[in-house]
Amino acid sequence: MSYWLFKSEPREFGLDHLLALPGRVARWDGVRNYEARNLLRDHVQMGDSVFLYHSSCAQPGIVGLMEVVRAGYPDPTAFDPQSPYWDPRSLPSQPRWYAVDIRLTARLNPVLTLSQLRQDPGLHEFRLLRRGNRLSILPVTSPEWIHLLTRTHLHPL
DNA sequence: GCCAACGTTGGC
DNA sequence: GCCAACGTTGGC
Repeated sequence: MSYWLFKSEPREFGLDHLLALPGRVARWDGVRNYEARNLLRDHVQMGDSVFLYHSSCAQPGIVGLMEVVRAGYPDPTAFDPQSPYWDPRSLPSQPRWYAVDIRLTARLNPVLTLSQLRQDPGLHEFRLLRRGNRLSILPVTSPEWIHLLTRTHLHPL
């Protein structure tokens, strides 16, 4: 069992969108970065736990808890000319990009803000907080995960 | 393979 | 909107 943090921009797709979906299940697609792709394709497994992080918004931070319900498979949006994530270089016979399916299992109230994370001495090595970090699929170590859980107020859905 | 130009991310 | 950081592209 591994731990992850997935970033999203709430104006595009975030907690509110997930809450409105049947079963709160969604495909996590549109990831177009090779390091993140490798994690989705090779390492994110069914049953893994994931923090949902909102970026590029008024209050960046961890807002939800998700579980992986389907491991990596070729990202269908890459094959779809109508999709903003279309990539003609990705062929069904040789897929370039991958997606997973997730389910939102709890929300955080209050949100665990980026500012709080930065002030937490237990998280100095946390990759999310490294300068210039841009990876949208981030591994979280087991000690980091346990530490983060002690800082959250989870509300199961 | 190098590396400059360019595009994107994301906090502020 | 600004801008630092970093990934990607493409000429050579």
